[in-house]
Amino acid sequence: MPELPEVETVMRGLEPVMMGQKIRYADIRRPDLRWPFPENMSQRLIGAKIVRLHRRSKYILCDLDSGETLLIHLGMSGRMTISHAGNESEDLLGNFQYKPSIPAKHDHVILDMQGGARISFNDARRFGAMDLIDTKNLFDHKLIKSLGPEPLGNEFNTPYLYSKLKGKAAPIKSALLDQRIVSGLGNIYVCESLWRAGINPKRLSGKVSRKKIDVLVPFIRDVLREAISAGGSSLRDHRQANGDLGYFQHSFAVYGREGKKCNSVNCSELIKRIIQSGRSSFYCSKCQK
DNA sequence: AGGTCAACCTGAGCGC
DNA sequence: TGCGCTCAGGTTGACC
Repeated sequence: MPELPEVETVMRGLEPVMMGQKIRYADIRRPDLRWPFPENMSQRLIGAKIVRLHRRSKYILCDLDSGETLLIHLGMSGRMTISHAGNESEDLLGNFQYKPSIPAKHDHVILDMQGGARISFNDARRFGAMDLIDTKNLFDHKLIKSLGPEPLGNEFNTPYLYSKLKGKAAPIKSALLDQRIVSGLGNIYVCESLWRAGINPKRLSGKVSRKKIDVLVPFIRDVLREAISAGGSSLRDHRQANGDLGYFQHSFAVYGREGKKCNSVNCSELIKRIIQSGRSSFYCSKCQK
């Protein structure tokens, strides 16, 4: 599920239980996710205090007072769950005793915070990743350094996108999924943005007019901002319910709506689904040219 | 160089 | 109830 808005929502949910707090215990329950975890990850985490939480593209970054940054990627199925540890004890001298409870299936990393929150990284498909890197070299990290601009930032604008798409043979759909061009968009929000802008996903990048790009850029921002605020509200609901961060309801105009009627006011066309570079694209053939 | 595609995994949903 | 098939919000590395 996680594209930029979901990652942003998860990060905001982690903030109140992690910021300024020490990690009391880190339970690394398997050797790897997509890649092996870094050497001695749990020792390097235990005792460290979170001094900053931020996001770059779909990566959550936790800066620690040890000078290292914990990088988290949720992959396709990664989620974070917050619960109260509730099963540790502390003696009168302040010695912390960790008594593990039964973790949920696919809970791979569990962090117990000083304030009592237990943060579980759960990822059935294990496409997610974690790494620990020098904070000062963070932006040289191989997963970070070739990322394009943030779609909500100032660097992402019509002249920029136009110059990147100019002369490109790949369809616009694939170009917008390319994290080197713009970072943080995924399949859902690309489909939604293209529908709003009236651009057919099959249209070749180099053949999208500057005028259309001028329309597209603000729609990309709108779609992301709306999703972030929707996430914010459902985050509050979820936190009350079960602490699960990451999965919430959105209403989409085209994504997942194959065969249903186009949402556009005067359109009765049915939404189509095609496969582009191995992924589903949903669009209206009448509204998107 | 640029573009496409299989591969990495598990689980949900659907038709039979 | 179960089997087999398709699909899933991401990314990389191998291949044309």
